[in-house]
Amino acid sequence: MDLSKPRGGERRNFIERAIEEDLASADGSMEITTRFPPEPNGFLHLGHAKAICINFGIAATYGGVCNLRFDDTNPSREETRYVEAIKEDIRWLGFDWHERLFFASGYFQQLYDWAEFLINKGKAYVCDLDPDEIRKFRGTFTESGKDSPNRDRGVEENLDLFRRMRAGEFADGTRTLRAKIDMASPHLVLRDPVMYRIMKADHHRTRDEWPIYPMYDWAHGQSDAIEGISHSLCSLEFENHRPLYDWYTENLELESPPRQIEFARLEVTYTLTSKRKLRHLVEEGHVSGWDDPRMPTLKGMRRRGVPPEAICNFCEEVGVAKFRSTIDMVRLENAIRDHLNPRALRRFGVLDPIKVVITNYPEGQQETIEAINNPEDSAAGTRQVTFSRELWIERADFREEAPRKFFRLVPGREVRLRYAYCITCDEVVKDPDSGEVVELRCSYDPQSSGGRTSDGRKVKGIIHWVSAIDSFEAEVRIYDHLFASPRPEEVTEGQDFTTNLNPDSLIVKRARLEAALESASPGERFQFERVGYFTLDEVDSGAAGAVFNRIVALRDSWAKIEKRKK
RNA sequence: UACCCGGUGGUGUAAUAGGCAACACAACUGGUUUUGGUCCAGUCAUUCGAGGUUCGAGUCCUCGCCGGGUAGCCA
Repeated sequence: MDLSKPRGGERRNFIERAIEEDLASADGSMEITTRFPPEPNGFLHLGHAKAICINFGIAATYGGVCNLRFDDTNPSREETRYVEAIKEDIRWLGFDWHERLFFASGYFQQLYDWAEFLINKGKAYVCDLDPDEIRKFRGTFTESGKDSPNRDRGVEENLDLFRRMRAGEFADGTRTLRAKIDMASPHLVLRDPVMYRIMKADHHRTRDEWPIYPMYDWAHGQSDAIEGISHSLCSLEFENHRPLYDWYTENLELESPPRQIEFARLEVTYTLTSKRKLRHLVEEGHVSGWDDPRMPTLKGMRRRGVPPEAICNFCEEVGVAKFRSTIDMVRLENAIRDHLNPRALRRFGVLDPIKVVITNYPEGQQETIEAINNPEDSAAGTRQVTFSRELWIERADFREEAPRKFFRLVPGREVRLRYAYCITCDEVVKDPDSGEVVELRCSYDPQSSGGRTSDGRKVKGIIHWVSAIDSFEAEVRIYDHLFASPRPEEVTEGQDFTTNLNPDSLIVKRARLEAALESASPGERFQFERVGYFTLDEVDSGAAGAVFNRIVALRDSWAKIEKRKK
C-alpha cells in the first residue's frame, strides 16, 4: 500500500468523500491538515494504528500534513515516558510528523485567554458546585437540568474568581469554570459543560505552572483550531460531543473552524483494545509486560515480529466506516503472511524433533545440498544445507497409523526430504517404558538426489528436516490468540474478562534449527518451511541461546482436514 | 423515557448526479506445485421490515423494528 498515492479512480470511504466535498466547496482555499492526538497515559495498540493510518493517510492522500499532538490536559495520569514510547511506535509504523509535534499543554495560555473572552461575552461562569452537586443539577436523560446557583454571576465577579482559580487560591475541586449554554438541552453534553477544573498536580511538561486544567472538550477543538486542522478525525464515542465542539468554535468566533468527523474504532476478534484492560493484564501478570508478543500493543507486535507494513495494509483493507464492526483476526494474520511471503527467507526448523537414522547412509559421511532461499524471489538466491546419516524431522510428520490422506512418513512408506533424498521408514524405535517413539530407522534411495526418483515413481509426501550434525537447539515460542473467546469482553455475569484468556496462548518448544539460522539478527523474519514465520526475540535471546517467536503460522490445509474429520 | 449514530452475504468494505449489488477475507469444489505454503479457476446476497415517490430505489420520503452511544471536575 502506498498511502501517499492519490486515490483518484479508487473507491473512497465516507471521510474521503466528505473531505472532497469540503475541498470542492472551499474552491481551492482549503489545505487538508489532520492530527493524531494520543493522551500520553499508556502505550499504543492496534486500535491506535488504525487512527494513525487514517490521519496520516488522509493527509498524504490530499497533499496535506498530519500533526502529532499529545492531548496532555490531565496531569494526574500522564507521563513523559509515554510520550517517548508513543513517538517511537508511530515511527516504527512508518509515519513521520516531521516538525509538527505539539502538545495541548502548549496552548494552556491561549485557552485561558479564550476562556476570559467567553466570560466577557457572558458565555462562561465560575460555578461553586462540587462534583456531586453538578451531577445532580445536570438532570437525567428525560428530565432537564437545573441552573447552577452561580449561573448568573456578573462578568466582573466571574473574571475575578476565574483569575483567582488560576492564581491557585482555591482548593482542588472547589470550583469550576463552566460554559453557559443550556441546562435544558436534550444533549447532556451541552448542559453547561465544565471547561476548567482545579487540580494542583505536577504536569509532565508545565510542572506546577497551572493549578487549573482544561477539560477535553474545551481543549481539543481549540487545539485543532490553533494548529489549523481542517478535519478532526476521531472515534465514534465523540459523536455526542460534536455539538459542543462546534459550540466552542462558533462562540470563539473562529474563522474556518475544524470539522470533526467520527469513525468506528478498530475491533478485532480474540483480542482487546482497551487501555484499561491491557494494563490489567500487565499488572496482574497475565502477560510478561506491555511488549509481550501476545499483546495487541505496537510494542508487543513489534517484538512478535509483525511487520509494520502488514499492520497498515490490514488497516487499509478493513476500511473505515461508522458501523461498529469486529474484524476477524484471520484478516490480520493474512495481511502478515501476504507481506512476508514474497520477502521472508526460507529456512528449516523442526519444532518438535524426532530422530531419524538413515541406515544405508555411510556413517561419518555428509554432503551439502543447495536449497532455495525464497521461491517467490529468485534474487534471494540459495544456501547450503548439510545432509547426514542422522537427521531430525517433525514429530507431526510421522504416524504409526496413517489416517486417510496422510501423505507423510508412515512405517513402510516413502517420503521426500525437501531438496534431499526420498526415504522409507523401516523401523520404529520406542522407549520401552513410555512407549514414545524415539527414533525412526529409515533407508534412503541414493538415486533420488534432489528428491527426484530415477524410475519416475511418485512420492507425494514431502517433509522438512535438519541434520543432526550442524543443526542447533533453540527455544521457539508458539503464540496463539491471547483470548480463547472471539469476544473477550463478553463474560457471563460476575465474571472477569480474564476468564476468557487462552491458557495455551504461549507454548514453548525446544526446536532444532538449521545452521544458517545461527547468524539470524534481530529484525530479520524467516519462513520456517511448512511451519510459519519466525523472528528472533530481541529481549530473551542471548548467551544462553537463541529464542525465536512465531509471528504467524502458515495456512495449514492438512490441519483443516484433520479438524473436519473430528 | 430524551438526544445522537448505525443496520448491504459467514465477516468486513463498496456501489460515479436513483440505473445489472462489486471487492477482499472465510467456507466449499477443482487445478498447478519438490512448502498440504504460494498461485489459478469456480460456487456462495433480491441490501432489517412495511408503505410511498419514480419507467427504475441499497441509495430519496414516511412509519416501524433491531443494535450502539450519552447523565466524569477522564480522554
